[in-house]
Amino acid sequence: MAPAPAPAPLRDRKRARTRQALIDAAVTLFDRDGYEQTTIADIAAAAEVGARTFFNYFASKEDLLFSESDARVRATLDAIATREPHEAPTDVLLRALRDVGAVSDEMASPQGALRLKLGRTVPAVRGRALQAQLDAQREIARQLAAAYPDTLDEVSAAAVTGAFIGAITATLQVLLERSAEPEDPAEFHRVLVEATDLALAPWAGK
Amino acid sequence: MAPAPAPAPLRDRKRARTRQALIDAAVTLFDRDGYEQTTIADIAAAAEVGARTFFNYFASKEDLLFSESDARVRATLDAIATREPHEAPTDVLLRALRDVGAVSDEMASPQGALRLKLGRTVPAVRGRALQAQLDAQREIARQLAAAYPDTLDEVSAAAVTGAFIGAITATLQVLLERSAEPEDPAEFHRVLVEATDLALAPWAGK
DNA sequence: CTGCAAAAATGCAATGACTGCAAACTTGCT
DNA sequence: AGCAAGTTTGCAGTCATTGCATTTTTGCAG
Repeated sequence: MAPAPAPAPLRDRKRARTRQALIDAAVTLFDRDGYEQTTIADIAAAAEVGARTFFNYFASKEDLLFSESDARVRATLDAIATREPHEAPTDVLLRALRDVGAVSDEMASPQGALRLKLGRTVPAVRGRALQAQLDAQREIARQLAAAYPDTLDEVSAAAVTGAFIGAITATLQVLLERSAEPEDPAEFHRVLVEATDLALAPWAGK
Repeated sequence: MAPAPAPAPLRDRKRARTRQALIDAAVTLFDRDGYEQTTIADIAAAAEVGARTFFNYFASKEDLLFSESDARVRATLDAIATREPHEAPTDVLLRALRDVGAVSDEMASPQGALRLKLGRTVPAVRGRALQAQLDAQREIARQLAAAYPDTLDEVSAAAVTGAFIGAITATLQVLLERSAEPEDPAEFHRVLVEATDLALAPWAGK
């Protein structure tokens, strides 16, 4: 039996380091030169690996930006998992909305902030982001349906989840349209929750 | 003064014909060989124009699929324009939902049906479709806000519209997941409206 | 009819994402 | 030390998309 060390398969450590180097290089370059102006060759060079190697880590340029699982999705799934016995489905979602700190979270990491910015300006990134969102939404709907087997079938769960996330997305879009660079993330989040909350109010307790 | 003919600037007629030829060629080939297997050179060849010419008509391969303005969006804007004096915003949207015949319409033209299919299978197309939807949504929200200057500000209008379209999209997604090829479009539409209606019910009269 | 200028169609060359393939390297373990 | 699985690269090729320069077409005036 091995003593106890085994901190990490060693080989994997290196892999993780390269991966992160690519992400860091990309984020830096995207930020400095712009997404479209940055070529994959540039990124690989900055990360000190061969260009071909990039594709050993990410399937495409966009993919790199969406490689970490979204914290907001995790938080929402968490909210569902820890629901109160008598809490209604929509209330769970409303609670998640308030807890999650949608944008704040996004703004936290440089990657998140950049993703938000590129999502507004680069079509390819926006498309990818929307796809990721739709997938996350489906996953949330599944968990919601599973949590309320007696009340919600898959279709209803999807519809409700879609309504919630759709409202949030649309609101976020308009708010971002107004002030591209929210000066105060906390305040921004407050406004977002307030507006969305209001729009979704008819659902409280449903 | 010219008698009265001038049915169309003649030159434009030809342009329209070429455009349509490209669309037809593309739809046929996409359907026969698959979207990714069909190259722009193939499409141009089938339409009997030079490959470079393709880009005189469409900015990209995806664009060709989304070149006609969406009938559903037009119908929704119409529903808003023709609202009853005392009809609530959400009721207008609910009415539009019932009238529009979301999928039925889509299934009507070969282009629409193909778009629906490709939207489920080709990432690039899906991304483009979602972007188009978000844009349409914003436009609808604008008109809605304009129609209810006293009740809705831009943010609320966006939130409500987002919730509606989000619910419809999510429902549609699940239904399509179940039966890739709806045998009966009419029945399919009925189920879609019913499910979405139910999910959006809390909003009636709001 | 004729000629001209705008509009459209093309051809060519170049950039850059992405893929398949095979050779050269590393690492993990015996 | 020595092999096998896991990685990194280089290379060549396909394809979308673009900029530029040239050749056709078409609409209209003279």
